[in-house]
Amino acid sequence: MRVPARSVVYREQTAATWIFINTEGVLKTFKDLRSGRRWVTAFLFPKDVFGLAKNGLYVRTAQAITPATLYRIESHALIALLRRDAELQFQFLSKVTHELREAQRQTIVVGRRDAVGRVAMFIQQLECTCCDRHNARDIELPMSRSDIASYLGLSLESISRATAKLQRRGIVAFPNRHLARILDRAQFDRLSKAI
Amino acid sequence: MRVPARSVVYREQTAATWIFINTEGVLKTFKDLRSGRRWVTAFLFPKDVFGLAKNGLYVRTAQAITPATLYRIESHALIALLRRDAELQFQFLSKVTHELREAQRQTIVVGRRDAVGRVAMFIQQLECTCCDRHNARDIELPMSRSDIASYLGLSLESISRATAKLQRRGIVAFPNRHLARILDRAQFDRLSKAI
DNA sequence: CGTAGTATTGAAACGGATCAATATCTGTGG
DNA sequence: CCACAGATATTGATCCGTTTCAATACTACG
Repeated sequence: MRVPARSVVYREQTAATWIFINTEGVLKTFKDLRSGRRWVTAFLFPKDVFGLAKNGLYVRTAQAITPATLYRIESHALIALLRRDAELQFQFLSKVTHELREAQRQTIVVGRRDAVGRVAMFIQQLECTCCDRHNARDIELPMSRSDIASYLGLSLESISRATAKLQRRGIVAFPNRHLARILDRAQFDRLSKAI
Repeated sequence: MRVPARSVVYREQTAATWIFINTEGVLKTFKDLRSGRRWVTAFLFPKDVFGLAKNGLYVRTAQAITPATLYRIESHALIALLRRDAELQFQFLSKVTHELREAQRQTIVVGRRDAVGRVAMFIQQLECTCCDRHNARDIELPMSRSDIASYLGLSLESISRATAKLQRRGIVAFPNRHLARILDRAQFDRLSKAI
């Protein structure tokens, strides 16, 4: 499946027919809260599995941020397959376990009170995720500031102020809105690791 | 395995020899942060599995809050078993998927800014967990206020003020430090669900 | 019954949210 | 290719709630 940027792959509370794996591009999953806010729960990079259902319904909405390429398989088919093939299932289990760690990490990030720290951890997370180009020092931020804000549980303005502060202190440079470059690794690590 | 209250089941960064399942009692898992704070990541109730490793090491410390009874199995043995028995593995996968949902819920809870809302969601979570005695209206809070605070990412004082506020408003009564009783279900639900 | 850990309450300060104004970017059509 | 409009982002001022520090009260265990 090739999907253009901004297209909605599935919507929350609809029948969870398919399970997806991302092979190219970046997507996000989010929930619309009754307060009108939008809660971004995850960014999906290549190799990420998504579309796990709860009671046969999708829990979140999935939307492409950049053009993306996905594989999809029917949930029933996958489950039948997993039940038959223990080795395949084990790979899948590893995947879910990894997701669990990510979710727990996310809890830690959101639990931090200071905005600069959260943004630093977020940038570090992206750096790890896209580690293929780790030597190229520029980290891509395909998502909007607003997406980052609702992912980190902060206001859009706080993100802006945090990035400005990182830049002013000479820790991270933002050549443009979708790029970050770590200038002072020592200070950066202190921020992103000192929980 | 029977363990008395306060005993440490395993310590973070030690070799993850065993995987555990709780059958009776309540435990907590936590990380000691370099800031000196203690981050409580989970409370473990009967049927909860814990001790999943990362790179062969435990990620957190597990400690009993009340006297507890556990089963344990060697990680290698379990993995070998799962690789052979797809059906058993599937049950395990379901368990981990459930844990994943819990972790995601926890992110939502911690992401809320208001203390009263977080405490309400926490109490609701406990109510669901111990749903066997749902008709008995008293909810047990075996953990200390301090544990709740570091689980919810709040200060001990904020927990105290939040419970006081819930009590003053007639929404929840706290007959003693380890019990809660929901008095006004409508208001309570509005607090705990209005994300 | 006393002591140490645990919990509550009060006052002041800090930091993020919000509201508001302005700036910058992106994509579209002229 | 440029200009324009709408979306996106930055910056400033003020407000509100949590944190922190400090003092006091409670509880559990020896």
